[in-house]
Amino acid sequence: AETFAEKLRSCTKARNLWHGKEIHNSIVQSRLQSDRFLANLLVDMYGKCGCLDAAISIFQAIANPNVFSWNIIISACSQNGKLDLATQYFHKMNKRDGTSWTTLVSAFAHAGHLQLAMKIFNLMPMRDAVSWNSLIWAFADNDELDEAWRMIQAMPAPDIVSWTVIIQALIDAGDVVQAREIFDNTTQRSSVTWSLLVTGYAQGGQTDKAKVVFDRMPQHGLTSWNSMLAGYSQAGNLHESRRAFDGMRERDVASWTGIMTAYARAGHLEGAEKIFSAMPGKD
RNA sequence: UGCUGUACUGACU
Repeated sequence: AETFAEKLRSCTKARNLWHGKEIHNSIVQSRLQSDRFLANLLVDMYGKCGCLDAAISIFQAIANPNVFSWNIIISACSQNGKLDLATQYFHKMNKRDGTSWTTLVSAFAHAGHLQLAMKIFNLMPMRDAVSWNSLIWAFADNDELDEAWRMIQAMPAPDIVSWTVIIQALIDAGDVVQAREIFDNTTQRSSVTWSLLVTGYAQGGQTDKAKVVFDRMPQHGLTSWNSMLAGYSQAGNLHESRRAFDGMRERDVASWTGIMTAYARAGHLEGAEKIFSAMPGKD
C-alpha cells in the first residue's frame, strides 16, 4: 500500500489539488494531522497547488516547526507571489540554513528583482552551487548575459545547471552557434542540455540539425522527444511529427499538444479535433 | 531514514 507521504508526493508533482485534498482528509481521519513530517508535505502540496491560505493555516498548526517547515512555507509564499510574507517568515525563523537563503534569493530573482536578489546573495553566510545558479539564472533570463557570464567565471565550481543556464540564455538570444560551442567544450552535459540544443536548432528552422543532435544524444527522455516533436510541428512537417509522436513510448500534455498543433498548422483541422478528443487529461 | 531551494519541451496568458 502506498503511504500518505508517497501519495502526497505524487499529488504535489502533478499539481493535483483535488486528490491532495482527499489525502488531507484521510490524514485527518487517521488522526495523523499533528505529524510534522506529513504536515510539511501538506504545506508544500498546498503551496505548489496555489492554495497559500491552506498552506499557511497548516503551517501555523505545527507545534514545533523544523527547518524544513520554515523553508517550505517561505517557498510557498514566494511561489504564490508573496515576497513580503516570504521575507517575514525568513526573519521569523531562528535557525536558517543555506536552503532558506537560496529560497529567498530565488524568490526575488524570479520576480525580476535582480538587485535585491543580489543583495541577499551577498549577505549569505555560505554559498553553494544552487545559490550561485539561482542568481546566474536571474541575470541570464533578463538578458544580462555579460553579468551571468561574469558570475559563472567567479563561482568556485560551476556545475551542470550553471552551464545549462548559460546555454539556454544563448539559445533564447538566438545564438545557437555559441550555445553549441559551449556545449562541445564542457563535460557538464545532461539530457537537459541535449534537449536545449534540439530546441535551439529547431527554433532557428534547422530541423535537420536538430534531428542529428537528437539521434546522437545518449538517452531519449520524454522532454527530448517533445522537443523534437515540437520542432517538426513548428516547421509544419506533419509527416515527421506523426512519426515522432508514434515513436514515443510515453506521452504527456506537451506531446499531445505538439501533435495537435502539427495537424492544425498543416490545415487538417479535423485531424486536430480528433487528436483533441483522443487526448487524455486535457488541461 | 524519509519532507524544503537552481536549469530543458507544447498551448494559453
